[in-house]
Amino acid sequence: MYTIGEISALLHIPISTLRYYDKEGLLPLVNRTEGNIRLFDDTDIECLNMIECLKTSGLQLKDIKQFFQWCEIGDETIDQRHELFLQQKKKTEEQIAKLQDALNRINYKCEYYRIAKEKGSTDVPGLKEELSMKYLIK
Amino acid sequence: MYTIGEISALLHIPISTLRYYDKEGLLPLVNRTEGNIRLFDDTDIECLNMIECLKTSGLQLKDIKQFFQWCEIGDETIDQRHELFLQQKKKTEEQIAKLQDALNRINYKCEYYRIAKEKGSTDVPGLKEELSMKYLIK
DNA sequence: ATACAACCTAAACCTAACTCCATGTCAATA
DNA sequence: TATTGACATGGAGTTAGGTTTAGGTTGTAT
Repeated sequence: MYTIGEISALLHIPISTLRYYDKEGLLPLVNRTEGNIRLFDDTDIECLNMIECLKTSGLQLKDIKQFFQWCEIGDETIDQRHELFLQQKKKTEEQIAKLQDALNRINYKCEYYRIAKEKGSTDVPGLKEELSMKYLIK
Repeated sequence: MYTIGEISALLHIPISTLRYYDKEGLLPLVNRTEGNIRLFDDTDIECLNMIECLKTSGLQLKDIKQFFQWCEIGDETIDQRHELFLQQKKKTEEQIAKLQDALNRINYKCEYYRIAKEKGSTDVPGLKEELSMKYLIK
């Protein structure tokens, strides 16, 4: 069992964020001591890991909450949950592809500026033509 | 030459966003007609593509603006621009790795719910158990 | 017993990136 | 000439996801 401060240090999530998640209903099963202090256990940690995963994949907090509610309802929501993850799979793959595209452009820019640095100028024949922004972005 | 509406349709960027970018100084070289109507050309389109790329890689608009200002200053800012792209390269690679991690978990869940659907049940006692990775990874 | 650090809540505040609104101008068509 | 639709502006409003503040409570080390 962990206090909120221990969880914060362990998962590198600000205390204020943990309390915010709780308030928003994303941690519906966090226990409390008799003195009203939150006590997190290992399943709460897994819950937070899942929040992190779904947040990374682009899901909003309200939709993560919805997913947790489906879990609580039980087997009659299996279809919705399956559909949700299929959707997130697609969205995440698209997001990775988009980032890979951006990375390719950025890698080109790294090389461009490496050469520009050597020459002391961006005015390098051959590269300039290839540049997206001929006049402004050198 | 294109009007703001044509650019909006072409690049799938809302008109309000284009005007917002202009107001924020991200499109410093957009020409106007005598009647004050914006006229975009091909270099403005490239400029917007670069904004999209850098936004995807996680750069904020104010830093994109900074980059454009460095471009306008000239060769004395080559180092800053080089450093910026090296940094974005690192950030983007990290972001891709993080998304790939999330995708792996999501793929597990897809499989988990595919099987649950077949059986008609998730076969786990409660929410916390369902969320826990120990039930996810056999 | 008394510090004092860590916990609690409600509510105000914050930031980025838009988005909408009211009001007015421009340009092509009937 | 009059209508109409796309354009313009400044400024207010929105949304998501927190963060901070004020004021109070709990738990532990001396």
